[in-house]
Amino acid sequence: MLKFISMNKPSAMHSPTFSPLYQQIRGLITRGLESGEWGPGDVIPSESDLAARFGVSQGTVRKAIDEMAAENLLVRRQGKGTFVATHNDPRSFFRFLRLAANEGELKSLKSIPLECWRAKAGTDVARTLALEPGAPIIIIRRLLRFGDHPAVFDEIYLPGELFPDLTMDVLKSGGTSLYSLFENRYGVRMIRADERLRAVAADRVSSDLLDVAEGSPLLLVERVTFTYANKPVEWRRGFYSTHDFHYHNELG
Amino acid sequence: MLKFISMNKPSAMHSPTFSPLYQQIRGLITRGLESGEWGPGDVIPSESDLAARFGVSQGTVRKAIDEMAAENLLVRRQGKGTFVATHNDPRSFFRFLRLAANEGELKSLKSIPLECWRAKAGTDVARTLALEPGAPIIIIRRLLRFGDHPAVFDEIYLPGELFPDLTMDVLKSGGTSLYSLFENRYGVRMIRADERLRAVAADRVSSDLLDVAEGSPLLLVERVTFTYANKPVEWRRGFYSTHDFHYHNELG
DNA sequence: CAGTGGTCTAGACCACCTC
DNA sequence: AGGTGGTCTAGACCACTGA
Repeated sequence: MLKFISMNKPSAMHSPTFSPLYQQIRGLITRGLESGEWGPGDVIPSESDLAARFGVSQGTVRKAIDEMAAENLLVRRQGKGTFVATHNDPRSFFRFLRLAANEGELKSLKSIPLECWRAKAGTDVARTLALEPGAPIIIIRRLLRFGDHPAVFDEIYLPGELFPDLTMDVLKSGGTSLYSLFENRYGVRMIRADERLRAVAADRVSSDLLDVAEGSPLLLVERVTFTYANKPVEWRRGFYSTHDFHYHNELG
Repeated sequence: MLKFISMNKPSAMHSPTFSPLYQQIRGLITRGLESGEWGPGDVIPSESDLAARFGVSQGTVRKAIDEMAAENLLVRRQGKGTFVATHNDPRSFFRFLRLAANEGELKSLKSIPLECWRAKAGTDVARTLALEPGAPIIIIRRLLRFGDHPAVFDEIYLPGELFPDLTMDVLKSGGTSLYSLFENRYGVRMIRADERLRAVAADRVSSDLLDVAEGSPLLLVERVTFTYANKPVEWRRGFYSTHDFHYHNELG
């Protein structure tokens, strides 16, 4: 228990593996999240418990948790405890869906699964998801509707091993949030994503589904989503109809 | 000097205007930034100086500065001091230009001003920039090129009062970063922006400038940029050619 | 060398939640 | 009443910078 503390003594300060104590604590907490010791929605031990367990002061644990809370890995609630972040919380829903209505509010979001089948990874998918070419994958097509308007047509690629029994029936019973489903049923929690946005002309399939003319401009959003340890676990191509909606982004 | 501290005593804890000490310190530092007491690139006083000045502990000042550094208002540099953030720093350049090459690196960015004239605000611009309709505004058109490829065609609306002598000549001598120019010459520092992204068909002007076919899909980025105190000071419509480039966004 | 931010500690008191 | 996170303090020592 005291091993890593000694690395913080002056004699070890110049070690190539040196990092501040609170970063090491952060690593230990992260390991608990990865291993499933504390699952999404769970309370983690109190600051003083963790301080005692790791043999550091409460302030050091606090700084570690502060960082993780700032990155949406943990959620602090005064008087109750610190919780593992979860996609079941509807408040954090639009963190991964930056869609807004041009006027008024978005309402009555509906996710409509269209297809779901298993296949073998081609070179592109394999590279993106860090799989072997030919590894089993799952392909999902689905439509997002807001009220009467179709908004997004998604094509989603998942590593087959992580989602054993995922089928159309599961998707249909899964509610509106895929990430919620992934988390609850397969223990795969999405924590970060990289998106690339382009404007493209609607092909036949997209234009039919989104109710626009073939060739009209669509916003193409390519997303790679990562779970703990920067492991890619989803590749997604979304065609956004931006006549009534837009992609909202804040630069700070 | 001790006035606001007394608000933190138990007797004042339930005051409707109560806020933590470090938030009040943050407000005081922010006021120094707004008033120009410390300009972009300047060092602000050390933590212990500020602690003495405001009559609080160094840790409280530290927490205030930590927050402001997390929001890119200040930049800490160990051993040197804490500095007011500036757009002159090339490292923070792509914070407001989320453009990346589909393959390889972006290189040799060039900003080419095309037009610059003064006009009176219509209702849309007036509403967006919180001006009276008819107030003086400046309209700029410019092209961004990366190497041999035209990348972005921007149309920019500014409140005329804040940029007294802004002309084509000034723009031509201003370097590649507009925000750098605004900061250095007019003391207007951009700190935050809201963007709305859509896909649109290229009109005649855009297609000519961006060297694409008329009607081909372009990424339209509408941006409202704010300075201190959430004051809007720029409205911008950018047409992005996304054949060789894409808009990059990280979701955390 | 002195001054700056960075880390770590120990302890006090507060606000919030639950029992 | 007892536990949680939230705020604030005081002090120690370290790492980095520049004169």
